[in-house]
Amino acid sequence: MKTVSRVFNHEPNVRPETRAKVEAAAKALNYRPNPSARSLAGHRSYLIALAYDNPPGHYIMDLMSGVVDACETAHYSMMMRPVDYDSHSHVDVIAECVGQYAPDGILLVPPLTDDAALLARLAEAGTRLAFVSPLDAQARVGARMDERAAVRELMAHLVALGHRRIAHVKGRRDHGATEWRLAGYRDGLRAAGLAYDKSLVIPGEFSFESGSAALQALLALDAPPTAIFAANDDTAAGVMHAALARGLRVPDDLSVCGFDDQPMARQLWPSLTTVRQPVAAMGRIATEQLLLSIRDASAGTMVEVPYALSLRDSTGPVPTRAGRRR
Amino acid sequence: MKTVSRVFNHEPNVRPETRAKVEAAAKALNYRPNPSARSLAGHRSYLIALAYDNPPGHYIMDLMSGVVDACETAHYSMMMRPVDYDSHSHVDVIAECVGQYAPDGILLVPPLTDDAALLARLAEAGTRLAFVSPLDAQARVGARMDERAAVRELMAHLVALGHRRIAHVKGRRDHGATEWRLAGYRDGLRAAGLAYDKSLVIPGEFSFESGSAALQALLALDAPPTAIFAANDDTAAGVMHAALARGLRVPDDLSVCGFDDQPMARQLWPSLTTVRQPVAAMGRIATEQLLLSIRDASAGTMVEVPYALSLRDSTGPVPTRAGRRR
DNA sequence: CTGTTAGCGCGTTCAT
DNA sequence: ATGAACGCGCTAACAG
Repeated sequence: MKTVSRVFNHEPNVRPETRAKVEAAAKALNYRPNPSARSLAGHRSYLIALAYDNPPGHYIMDLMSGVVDACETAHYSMMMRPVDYDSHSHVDVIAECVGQYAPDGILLVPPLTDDAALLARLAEAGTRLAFVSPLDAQARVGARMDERAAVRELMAHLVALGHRRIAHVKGRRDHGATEWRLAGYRDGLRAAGLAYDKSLVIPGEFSFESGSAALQALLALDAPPTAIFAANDDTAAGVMHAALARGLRVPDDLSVCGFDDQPMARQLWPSLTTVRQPVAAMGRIATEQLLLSIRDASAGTMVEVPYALSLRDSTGPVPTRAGRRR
Repeated sequence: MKTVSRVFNHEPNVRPETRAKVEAAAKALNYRPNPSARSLAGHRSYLIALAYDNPPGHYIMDLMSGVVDACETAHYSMMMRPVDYDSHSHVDVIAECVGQYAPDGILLVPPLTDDAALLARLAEAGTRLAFVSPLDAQARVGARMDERAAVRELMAHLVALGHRRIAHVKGRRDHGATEWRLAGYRDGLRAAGLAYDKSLVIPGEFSFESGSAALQALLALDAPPTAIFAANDDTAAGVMHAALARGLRVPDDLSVCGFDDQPMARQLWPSLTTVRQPVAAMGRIATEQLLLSIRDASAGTMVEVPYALSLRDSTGPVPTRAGRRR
């Protein structure tokens, strides 16, 4: 009997005893459905692609482990599709991937989530999409976090420590994260009754190097900041490294904080105050929603995950003039 | 005509003009072979699995990017198979993966490379294997590096700086890396005419935490070391963090070095002296060799890749007694 | 609720 | 050197 197909696909309309009989036989024969045959006959690939831009470092590792988790329980497999966003080849690369492997869904990570050309190309291919932290509020399937509110809280922490001159090193252009974190920074200033001083806002790249460079620029100011909120942990690491190299003490002379809470944040010295983003959970959740929307195009939602502040040793009370060294 | 098959498989015995005709037609029709159908009819999956134990952090990211590279040019796809080595479920998990997806090959990463039970199970399944940094010198296909020689050189660097009491924080049990790095450490001592003092050799786990713990133990010694070689960068980060937290200056009071040259190594303060291991290249090369051995069981070799020392700021001259603080 | 029938798109014979 | 027929293991659509 080929009712086995129904059993393995968890379809309804199978008498429990029949189902049990099939399952027993399957176990006895050590039967395992052949993925290729399933795909071929079912016009589905049981494959989802994780498309991302190279740089992000540990972020992708964490995200991936969540995606793998979700795929596994759904008997899907995952393929990695790294692309170079800056080379502008990424649209073709991803389209090629779709053409060749026909994944049932694609999980997009910033900044790919908001690339109009890419989205247009993918829309015409008809592949289901899910988004991690998309800038576009329209994105219907995926996972996000209220980064703006998180930064607002982080800023309140700095203000409570007495800081009044707080700088911000921004993230890369075209990332939603860059906008939200900047917005949270401005919210934080406003809530504390502080003016927005654009000389305290330095462009950045989400990179260690841009953090170091930003610190040099900030120290050259007539009135340097006493605290710096860097747009992510890598940038914060660059800021701290440069500060320590110039003989400043953190947090005695300068407070520094980041965003992401990568493992590195605990390991820096001093350990970094940052915002914990549950990246693995976001990968898992976004994938689950993607799988739902694959089964039923109208299913799947954008799930908001909670953040948490990780207050560590890189932030402290504002230095008094007397206590300042060098 | 179904000679197209021959063309797409790069088989011989096709007249050049026929081949050209087929290729032209394929391009015109935007024809792309269907991977599922290929797999089903050809009894191959065109899939290779990357099996690894969770902890390794950035290492797997780098390795993966090399593996993806190699797979892509060979029109293979890669699947990630993370396992929990300590839970002892890993053999079943990997066997399950083989049963379900029948990958044409599996790339093993330490410590899976040397797990006898796993290798036995995989051997009976008949899947082709490739190894990254296997302990077993018999492993015939994959990529490795002369870690022992690398550490020997690193030790020579410390000795040249005047260090005589050099400690070592070991890696996890069952890792080839742990043995080689220890052997290199002993080689280095021997070359400098220094005695092996087992109180200076502390167990570790390749983790930040084990590095911190090791530092505490070493400082409790009557004659603490002036330099510490940690078995990897994570461990070294833990050592440095704990040292700085205790008020020691690196490298003025204590020199520290690691192994791997992960991106983090540049970003620590002070930046970390370490051994550069070309992980991405190893992933690519091991995959290439695996693919060769899939086509022809007798093909594929173990390729040795070169190392390089990254001498940075965490190592310096041995402190004079007078210069020592606290 | 369950069995039957026909392909899915390609590799693999075997003729030609 | 090339074409025709068959079948890989499964799902889909229907018939019972």
